[in-house]
Amino acid sequence: MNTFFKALNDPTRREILELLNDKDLTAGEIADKFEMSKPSISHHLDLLKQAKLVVSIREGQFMKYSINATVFDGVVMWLMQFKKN
Amino acid sequence: MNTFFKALNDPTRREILELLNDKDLTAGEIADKFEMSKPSISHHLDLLKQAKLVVSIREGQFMKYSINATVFDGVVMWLMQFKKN
DNA sequence: ATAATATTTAGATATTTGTCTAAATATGTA
DNA sequence: TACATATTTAGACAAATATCTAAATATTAT
Repeated sequence: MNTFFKALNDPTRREILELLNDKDLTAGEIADKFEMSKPSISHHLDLLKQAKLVVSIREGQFMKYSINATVFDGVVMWLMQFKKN
Repeated sequence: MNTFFKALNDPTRREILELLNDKDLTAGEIADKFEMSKPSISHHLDLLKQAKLVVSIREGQFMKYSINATVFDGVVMWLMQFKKN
């Protein structure tokens, strides 16, 4: 739960998730969407990976990132407990 | 979305939410559940209030805190977009 | 083997965050 | 009014975080 909310607690990382929800992207393609250095984006991707919100596989020189949808279940559950009815 | 994830990104604050989900509590009653100074708890309660996750009303000398369940809807929605099917 | 491209790692730095103690404010009671 | 209790505000400080540049690593192509 900790790594999850930590990962989500940043607008850049949430935006990365939204991009990846549309389609898989390489680290470089992701970086191109932001006005931020590649190392910074790499760091954000690392935090998302630690939270298991994304996974990456190497494709030649590129690293392809994709969403790991299954992880959201647990958190949605946790949040639902607070909903009325 | 920002204040929400910021508020959730702390184990103490998440635990406060779980306590309040059970029943309304005063600031002092909440503080008693933690090994932490009252001012620190007060600060956590403030962040939860900023995120509108809780509301508080004065009852005499006491401040009674309760969960604001409606706010969870938006975030659950946001998270659901990432779920397959 | 060398060079080019893609990405990550390392180290530095400013900002934000969580915690504390001391002081201030608000309410209730003798 | 004066005192006791409940809570918040203010200010300080250490730890965590987001960002950068420079350097290292991995892969591909000449």
